[in-house]
Amino acid sequence: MKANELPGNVISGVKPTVNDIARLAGVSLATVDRVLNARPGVRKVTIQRVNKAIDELGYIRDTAAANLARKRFYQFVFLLPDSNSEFIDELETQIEAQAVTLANDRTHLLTRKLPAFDSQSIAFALDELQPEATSGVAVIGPETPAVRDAISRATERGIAVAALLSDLPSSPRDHFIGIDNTSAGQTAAQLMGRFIKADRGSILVLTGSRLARDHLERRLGFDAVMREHFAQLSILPSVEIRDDQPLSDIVLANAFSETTDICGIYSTTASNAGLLEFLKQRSEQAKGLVVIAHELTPLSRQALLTGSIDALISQDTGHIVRSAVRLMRATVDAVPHNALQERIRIEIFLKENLPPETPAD
Amino acid sequence: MKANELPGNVISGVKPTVNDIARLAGVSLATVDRVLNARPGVRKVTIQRVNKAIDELGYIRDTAAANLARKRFYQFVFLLPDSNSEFIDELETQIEAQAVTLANDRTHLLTRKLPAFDSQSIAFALDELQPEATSGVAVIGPETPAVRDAISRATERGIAVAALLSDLPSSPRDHFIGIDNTSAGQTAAQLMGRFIKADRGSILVLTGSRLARDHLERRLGFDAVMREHFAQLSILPSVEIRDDQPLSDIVLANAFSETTDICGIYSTTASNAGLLEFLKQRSEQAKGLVVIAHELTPLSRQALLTGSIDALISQDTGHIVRSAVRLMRATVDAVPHNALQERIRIEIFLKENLPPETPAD
DNA sequence: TTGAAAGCGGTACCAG
DNA sequence: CTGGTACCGCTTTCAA
Repeated sequence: MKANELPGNVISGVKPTVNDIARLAGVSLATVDRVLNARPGVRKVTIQRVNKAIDELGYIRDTAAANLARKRFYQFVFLLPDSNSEFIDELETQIEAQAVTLANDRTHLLTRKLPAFDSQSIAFALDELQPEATSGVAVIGPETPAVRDAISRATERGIAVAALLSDLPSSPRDHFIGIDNTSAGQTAAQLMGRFIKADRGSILVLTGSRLARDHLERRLGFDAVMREHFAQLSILPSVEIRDDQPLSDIVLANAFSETTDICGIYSTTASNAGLLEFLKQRSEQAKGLVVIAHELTPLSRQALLTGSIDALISQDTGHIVRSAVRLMRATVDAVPHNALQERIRIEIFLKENLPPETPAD
Repeated sequence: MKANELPGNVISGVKPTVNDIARLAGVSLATVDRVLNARPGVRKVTIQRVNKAIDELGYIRDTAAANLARKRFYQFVFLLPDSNSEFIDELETQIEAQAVTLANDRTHLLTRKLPAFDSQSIAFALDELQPEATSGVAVIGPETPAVRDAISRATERGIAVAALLSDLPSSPRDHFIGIDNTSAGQTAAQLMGRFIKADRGSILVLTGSRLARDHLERRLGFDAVMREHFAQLSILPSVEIRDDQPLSDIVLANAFSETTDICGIYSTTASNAGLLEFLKQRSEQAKGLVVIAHELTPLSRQALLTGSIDALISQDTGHIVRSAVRLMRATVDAVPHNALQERIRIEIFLKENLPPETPAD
């Protein structure tokens, strides 16, 4: 086939292949393969000869062809908390959306819901995973010893592990996908401090659960920056509102009657239904209040648009899923992977830079 | 090979293949292929029979195998303006970084620098592209008729086109990769208005070139929000500082002597060297000034850290490159591609949520 | 209008 | 320790 007979966008390659290596090194394909994959049973001299040919030719391995020959496909499981959280829903939607695209890329995504905050079930689910059926697992969960150990065992069985959102500090750092929650809290504080025009006042901080490490870190970051730069504002102790609306109403009402000069609310949790309901019903109190919350969800998007929320700190769920997949794939393929470049960004959303609502949102 | 003999993370697939289709439909591989790729020369009945088999089996095509058999590889060219802009540098760095990763994915990235704002050279470069050598092109540039026509011609020749950063409105909307600059300007305004504590004052707006559509759109968005929400602040006419430092000094000095109550600066351009130099030298004037600029670069990162800049509006160069590649690949493969999901986000950076400096940054 | 068969770039068995 | 060879899933001649 001559060049000018090629259809539009097809380009005939000239990249060196394993055959070229074999020919140049004067060995067989099988031997080249052994060297390429660091398999045993090749003499040092031969290895060197092959390697010489490899870099003389500037050989670059074709991952797709390799995977084809191996009949390898990637089966990735996402272990998600079974809380009725909008944010987790988003994540799940993203996983499903990307699953269809990745299907013709030999990559299968599966989600499994587990009782929230229950490290026993997480550990159990991890232990259940068969390396023959699962090449990688992405897990969200508390960093208890049980979970940590189960992760080690999974890794040992040859399953790639990605820790989502809540850092699991004892696991290798480069398995973490998510934002730095301390910085997220600092960011919230900076916005809070600058948005509040009043000379003094109190800030209410809401948390979902005192157990959640991410909430805690946000709070710490928030406090640090507020203390340093906005000392004229006083920060009230955290108020716990679990994903439980009636309760939040009472708790919030209490807070507002105890403290009369509340001028800002920072909600460290991703479940804002309770807060938003409260704000809607007490619109006079909400007036002039600076509200900063976490995660972009249908609810929080709406609140940002109507002005109930002034700013949102968020992390891109699509990006998280893509990163997790890239990370797990790289781990399975045993190719180097720049974890730094995967770092999820801490996004700030105002009404003005809200991304358009996508079907997947 | 029994299941329990499989090495760690290898999973033997069970997905239906073309062979299964052929068998079930009672035709040959070649015919299946013809139907799958909508090639001519197959009877209607046969087509139906094959299609029936296809969805009975729930067949999903293996793109990698297809590309392998086709010897197809993707050659993508990035046409970049040859301005000495830090932002373009970032973009180029990202392209290079991703080029190495994509190399074993049958995807080659190439950059070419063209005189900035010169639509003739862009058009010429586009016309030069051979479909046999180039499967896709990503172009940054002004949206002149010349460029627009060259893009049409390239598309017709079967080259996938992605329009980066500056929307080329006449080209199909779904070829655009970049942020909505009007919204970016609105975002800047919202931050500006909320960050400024003063009751009144003037805002200086800097632009790189009045020709740049993105700068213009930012300005428009900025004005709209300022007028609507922060009418107590007055916006001065745009001041043009081309990527030319000595000039900016004079221009800025002029502005400050003409208007004494400047309390904020919004720089719509990505070249901030001039502004930053000015601010450094006039630190007394810079005091209390709210400065908002565009794009995260080494220079602007530093300025944000030291406090010369208060907030940065930015777009993720890594994401832009990845999106462009995904878009071009999907176009070449003629698979549907959700452009909405590729929309680049308008990022806001404060000192607190600055992403860690990566090697590629 | 259809089918057989030879690859694409690798991998992995089995024999030597 | 090394080589021959049959695939992997799909595409593409070439012949019928």
